[in-house]
Amino acid sequence: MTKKVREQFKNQLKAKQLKQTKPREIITDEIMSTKAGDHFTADDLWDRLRKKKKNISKATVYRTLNLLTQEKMIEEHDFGRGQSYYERMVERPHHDHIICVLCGKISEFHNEEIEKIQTNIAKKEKFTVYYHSHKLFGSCSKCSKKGA
Amino acid sequence: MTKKVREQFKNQLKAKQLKQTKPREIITDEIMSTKAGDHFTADDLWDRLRKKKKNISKATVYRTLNLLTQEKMIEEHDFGRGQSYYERMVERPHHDHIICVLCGKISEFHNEEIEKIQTNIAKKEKFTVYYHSHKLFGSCSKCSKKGA
DNA sequence: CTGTCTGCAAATCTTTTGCACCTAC
DNA sequence: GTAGGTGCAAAAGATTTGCAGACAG
Repeated sequence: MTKKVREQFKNQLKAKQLKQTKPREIITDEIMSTKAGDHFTADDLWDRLRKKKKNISKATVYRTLNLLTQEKMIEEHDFGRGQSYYERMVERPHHDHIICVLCGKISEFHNEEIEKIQTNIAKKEKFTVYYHSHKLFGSCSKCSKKGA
Repeated sequence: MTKKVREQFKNQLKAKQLKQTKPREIITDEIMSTKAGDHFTADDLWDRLRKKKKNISKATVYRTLNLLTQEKMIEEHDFGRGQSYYERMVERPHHDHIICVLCGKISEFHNEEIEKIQTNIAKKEKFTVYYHSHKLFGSCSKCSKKGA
């Protein structure tokens, strides 16, 4: 996969006259090798790279994350924890999130019916949806048991 | 309304052995007098109070907003603008938001069908939903016209 | 009285930015 | 060669916190 992704990214950069650099390549590779559904912060990523002796400044990590978000290769999520979480979107279908506020566990859901209704709501208002965010916050089954 | 709300708040404080103070009363009154659907930041509120010669420190404004959020008298929203927006929830039914990322206009929607599906999704996972957030980001009809 | 609040200023924390140097194209 | 990228350290901006004095119950 990585090879294909790298090619894709390279083309996207070229199309916008942006440069393909070592840091960008390293960061992209690292992110694309995360497993599906992995949510990480800028700091997580920076730390992972540091541990692999890839010393890239935090500023560049942030700049590249913003770039990748624009390119829609990753998505930025706010799980209400005061910092952004990112998730690889290449080869991943869109989905929404269920967040346990007790243990932090995140699961996903996707429902065509909801999406359809959503589209109709927007249409009625002549509103063009660029993206949406749908999150359920609460307690997962494990934590509910513990608390009971 | 304000009188009833003040009474309610007073009781909620009493139940938790918290004190009913001047600043809390002033802030609560100010918020409860906002019109339905008004979204304001901590800074907005602080500024409004300052203009009315009610000098309350920003720290207290933040502390009281957190308190009121806990008491479910207001709701905190993240519209992706780097700061929290608050909204009076007393005498307001639950609703979700549509946010124009161009002009900042916020409208509301509520759909029973979506809520029902949501509940079923959570039930299937044995997840207890405390609260949810459902937002559509995009361009409102006015802005879409301008851009076209 | 005494446990809470408040105001103030300082601290915190994440993210962004200015700038000098570097490098891809 | 030059526009764009990087690293560093500083700045920014929202929110929280420590502490001393004030106050509600």
